[in-house]
This record gives sequence, structure tokens and C-alpha cells, in this order.
Amino acid sequence: MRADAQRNYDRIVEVARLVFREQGYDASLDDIAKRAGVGPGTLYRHFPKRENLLDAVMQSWVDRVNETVDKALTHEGTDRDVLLNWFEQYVALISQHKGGPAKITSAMGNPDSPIMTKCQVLATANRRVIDQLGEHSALRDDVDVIQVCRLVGGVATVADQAGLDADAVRPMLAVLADGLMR
Amino acid sequence: MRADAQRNYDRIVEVARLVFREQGYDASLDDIAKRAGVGPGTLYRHFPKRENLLDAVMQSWVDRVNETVDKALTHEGTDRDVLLNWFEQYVALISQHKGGPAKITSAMGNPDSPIMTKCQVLATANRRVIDQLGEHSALRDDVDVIQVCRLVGGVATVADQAGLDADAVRPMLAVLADGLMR
DNA sequence: ACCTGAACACCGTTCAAGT
DNA sequence: ACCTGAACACCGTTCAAGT
Repeated sequence: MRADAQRNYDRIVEVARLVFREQGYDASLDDIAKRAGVGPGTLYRHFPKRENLLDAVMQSWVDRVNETVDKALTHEGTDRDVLLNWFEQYVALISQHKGGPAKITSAMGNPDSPIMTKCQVLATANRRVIDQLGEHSALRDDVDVIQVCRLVGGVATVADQAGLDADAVRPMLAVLADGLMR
Repeated sequence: MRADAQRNYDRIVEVARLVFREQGYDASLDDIAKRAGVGPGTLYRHFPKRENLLDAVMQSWVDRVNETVDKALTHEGTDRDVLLNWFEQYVALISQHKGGPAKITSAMGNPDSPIMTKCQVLATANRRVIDQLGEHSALRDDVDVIQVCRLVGGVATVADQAGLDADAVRPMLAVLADGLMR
């Protein structure tokens, strides 16, 4: 990639991260291009679809997911406590900007999505937590990891769109944790 | 209301119901106005916000909700079966058009929403089912009816946006049913 | 009192011209 | 090879003129 192209790419992603956080995932691409100091055509060259831009914005976020799940795996308490704590972290991780939970969760399990690799990171994180559950509180066998992502992501989506805070979300996640363990 | 105004109102609602079902809740209002044979200003006079139009479209749907819950209350089986069957009906009821589950569920519990009365119909239907649960399988006391609507609505939202079918939804609703009963 | 439709603003998207 | 920005299409929303 030519030096000026690389510079423009980086500036667009940097600005997009800021604007998505300020205005949500439905922010104007024109606005992002303007604030990055490029023409709209340049943005479209690098990111043909809005989701490609989201994918680039989420690149630096992968490390944070892995750090968070590492910490969650060492959490003190019962299996249920560990799972519930992780679900709260999961909701926070996918709720970086308004509209994010819906976009991420609906892409979960779709191999053609531009953000597929990011969904896999989340699915893998979830699997690590579930695999650590003791035999007596293991995951029921009629749901898989993707379903768990969808269930927790569904709660995150509703919370995001209705503007709910963590205190309103916790009991809903508790229902999921209790319902998931056989 | 003047006769021609009433006629236009009815035609807009009728067309909107059709178009929402065909194209989803984000369909073009301009298109709806054109197909109803009125100017865009007329649509805006009757329905200042998109949600006001949704509310009018959902008017005839209230009866169906009440009929459905009546039937669900006589469903054979354990409390868990009754609850799970009702949840499936609930998802179907709020999934009449794409984007509907998200809109309805995020309005749940918001007294300022234009579709508030419709949310109350759903909440009341849910309460009736829950109140019928036997004492030993009663609803846990850290969640209320609105939370139940949000949980089931969250699953419906994800299913709607990811294009999941009933077979993929059922196990997720089963998790909720199991997690909700103490 | 109600309706029409032109007009404006905004946004996504494309592409010919330029470097 | 990459960028610019004018141009087009589409949509929501308003409002002056009309009945």
C-alpha cells in the first residue's frame, strides 16, 4: 500500500472509532470522511461496505476481549458466579457504541459477514469460559456456543436500544446463567 | 374528522400494514404515501412520527394477541410447557415485520413511547400466563413482567435480524423458561 | 379544515478528471 | 495507484398555495 493510502486508511479508522463512539454505528460516513480530511470516494475505496469499516475499527478491540476473558477465568466464586460475571463483561465488550450489539450479534454464525473474524473471537472467548465449567454445572446440550452468544447478545441489544443500565441488565443475565446450566 | 380525512387515514394505515410486511418497518414513507394516493404532507399530518404510524398499524393486532394468550392459557402440559409454548407465540406476535421486534421491545417500559398502549397489551398478556404458574414453578422475584418481555423480545430481535427460523429459536426460549422459574 | 406537491436538507454511492 | 469532489438518487420533512 502506498504511503499516502496507508495514512488515509489509518486516519479514517481513527476518526471512525471516535465518531462511532460519539454518535453510534449509524453515524454519517460523509461526516467521517470530512473529519478525516479525505473525499467520500477514498472512504469507499478502502471500505466498500459500512461493515468493513466497523471491522477495521474493531481490530484493536480484539486484544481487550482476550485480556478480559483471561481475567474472567480467574474470577473467584461458584461456576454460576464466574459465568454471570463473564456475561456482564461480554455485554460491556460488545456495547462500545450504540447499534453495536445488534450488528455484532446478528452477524454471529454468519460466515459471509465482514466482521466474521471478530465474531469468532467472541465465540472462542465464550467457549473458554464454558469449557471451564465443572461437570455438574456444564452447559446443557441443546445449545451451542453461538446460541449463548445470541442469548447474551440479545440482552445487550435490548439494553442498548432501550438505554438500560447495568443494574437492569444483571438480573436478565442471571436468568440466562441459571437457564444455561443443566 | 372530515370524511375525506378519515378516508385518507384509513388508506394510509392499510397500505402501511402491507408495505411494512413486505419491506420491513424501515420502509420508505414516501412510498407508502404514493401507494395510498396521498401527498407526503398528508401522511405527516396524521402521523408526525413513524412510530405513530406503527401504532395505528398495530391497532387491529391487539385482538389477535388476546386471542392467542387465551388459547395459550389452556395449553396442555407442565408449567414449563405452557410457558415455552407461550414464548413461541409471543415471538411470532411481535415478528410480523422485519424491525418490529427491536422497535417493540425497546419501547417496553417506556411511558413516553407512541406504542406504549401496545406494549401494555403484551405485558398484560405475559402477566396472565405467569400468574397462572403453580406455586412451585412461580416466577423468580428478581425479575418482573417487563424483564420477561425484554428477555423474550431480545431473542425475537436477534432471530429477526439474523434471519433465524423457529427451530433455532426454540432452544433459546427453553433456556429462558428454565431460567425464569425458581 | 384538509390536501398537494414543490422545495430543502441530508446522506449514500459513483465516477470522470486530476495527481 | 490513488485521490478529489461534483453529480446523482433517494428519503425525510416542511410549508406556501390551493380547495
